[in-house]
Amino acid sequence: MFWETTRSSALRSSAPRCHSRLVKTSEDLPLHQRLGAEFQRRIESGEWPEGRPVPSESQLCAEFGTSRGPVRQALALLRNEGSLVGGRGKPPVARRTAPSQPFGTFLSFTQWARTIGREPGQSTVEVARRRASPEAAARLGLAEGAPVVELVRLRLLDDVPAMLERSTFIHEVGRILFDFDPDTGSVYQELLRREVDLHRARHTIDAVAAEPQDAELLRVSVGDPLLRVRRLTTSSQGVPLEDADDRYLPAMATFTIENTIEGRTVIGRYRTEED
Amino acid sequence: MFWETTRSSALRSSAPRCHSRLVKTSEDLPLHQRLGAEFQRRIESGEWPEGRPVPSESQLCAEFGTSRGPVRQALALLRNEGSLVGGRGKPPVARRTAPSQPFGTFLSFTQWARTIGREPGQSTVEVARRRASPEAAARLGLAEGAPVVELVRLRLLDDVPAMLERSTFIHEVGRILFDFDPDTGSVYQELLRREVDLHRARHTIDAVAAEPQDAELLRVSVGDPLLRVRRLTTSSQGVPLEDADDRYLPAMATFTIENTIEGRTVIGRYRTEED
DNA sequence: CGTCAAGAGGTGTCTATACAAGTTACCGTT
DNA sequence: AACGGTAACTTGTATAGACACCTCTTGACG
Repeated sequence: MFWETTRSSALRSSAPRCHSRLVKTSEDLPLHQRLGAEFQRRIESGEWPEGRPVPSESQLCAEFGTSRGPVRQALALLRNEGSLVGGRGKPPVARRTAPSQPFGTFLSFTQWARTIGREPGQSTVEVARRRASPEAAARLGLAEGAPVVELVRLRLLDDVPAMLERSTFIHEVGRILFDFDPDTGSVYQELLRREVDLHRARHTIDAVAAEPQDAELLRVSVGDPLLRVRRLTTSSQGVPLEDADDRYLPAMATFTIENTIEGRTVIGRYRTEED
Repeated sequence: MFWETTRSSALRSSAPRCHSRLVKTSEDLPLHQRLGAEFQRRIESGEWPEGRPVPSESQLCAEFGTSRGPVRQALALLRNEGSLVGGRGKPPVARRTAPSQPFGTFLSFTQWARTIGREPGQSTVEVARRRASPEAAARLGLAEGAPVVELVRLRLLDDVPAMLERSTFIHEVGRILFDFDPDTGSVYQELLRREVDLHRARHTIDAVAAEPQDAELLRVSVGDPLLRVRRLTTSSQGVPLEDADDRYLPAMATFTIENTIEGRTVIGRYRTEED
């Protein structure tokens, strides 16, 4: 393990770090991050059982041969993630928690499907360059009639219709789609590969009745309830890039929000369990 | 302001804190928390303009007469909330961000209604002590047939039906409701007042078709889409306390999830805007 | 006029120390 | 046996100093 490299206290600060630009291995991560990763591993592996107090800070300092600073920084990391609770006087207690789904998993249907162990699929209904509707223009911050690219896809989970996606991209982003077959894979990954600055997404969730096109493609009746997620994706500078309207079959996907009184929030999108 | 109390460097650690048990004023908060609050105030008030670098750590140390530790701890707090971005070499930059809705606002219909400037109301359909159904027992971790308290309330926003709430409490918590008129105010606040350890809530969101009782009370047609939020509230020890099924009129409320590539997540519940 | 090098100043990281405040266990007294 | 106080240990908080690495400016040199 990484800390077993012999490090005498005298060498620690004077050790040459000059080569750190050449090789960027995990050995070069700051100490507190390595400690944090190790602690997390111990919690996940059950080496530090859930509900039991973890070793005291001074024990950890002794074990890894560091001062309290890095150890406390590492513990603070876990505490932030909710993996560690308690304090002041008594040693904190480990708790395994469901990690919040990362940005990509939450944004990309393809990535999401894979994380829940399903095979994603899609059939493109249309890709079109047209002028922005007043509503889309307003949400994207464009002038009415500005060129946009609209993409309508039926998304499948294990070849069963699960969601109907209607995306409107600003032209600068959307034109990438004309060089790309949206049936083959993840639009999201392709945009990232082309270095589109997807940075923030705002999801607004409500319920709507299936309209004729929804009903036909999702194979339900007109008026059946659908779970709608409207998504506005913006760049790190706050420029809107995509405005989407995703309609899920409620039997196929649910969204979860978990929050605690301390302010920790975990979000997820899951396949609806049959119950 | 708090730091203008004259504190000579020599006095700082030897200053008597013995009275801190008697009076628990904001003056007694740890230094880094006071600093964090002050920094946040400066960002919100525009004293530290958005997008502009904030003063350097050494300047802040000089201003408040502290060492770097508390200053860095305070900045880390803001960084965690996303109010501060950047670093390493150049001073970090302030950014105003929408705060995530606190736990109480997200859990309590009454608190939520007030934060959006509406008047909450409710009419209780029934409060009953009965035996747990198999589904509720499973979710609450009880034996089938264990006693529970069921509460069904129609929730109003400005006297208009907005949501139908069906809650199942474990008996230990639910019996409090028999001493309380659920028409008068917030059950949630009452439970907190009685020191019930409401700590975590897991919300699962999907869409359902209105059933006959839903339709009658919410004044819609059978089969109309409703936004359903199933909520499992647990104590800090993980003991399930409440299992609820809330059905919103989609025209009255939406949920939002905002997340960024860095992992910051902000959740909210909002009144549906008429558009 | 462009380019590169040096330097100044910034944050990130780590060490060492000290004390305050909460928790727990133990032990003596009642 | 029940109670209460103390002592040891724990985490929380704060200080001080050191160095690595990054960024930006400045100035000398070609």
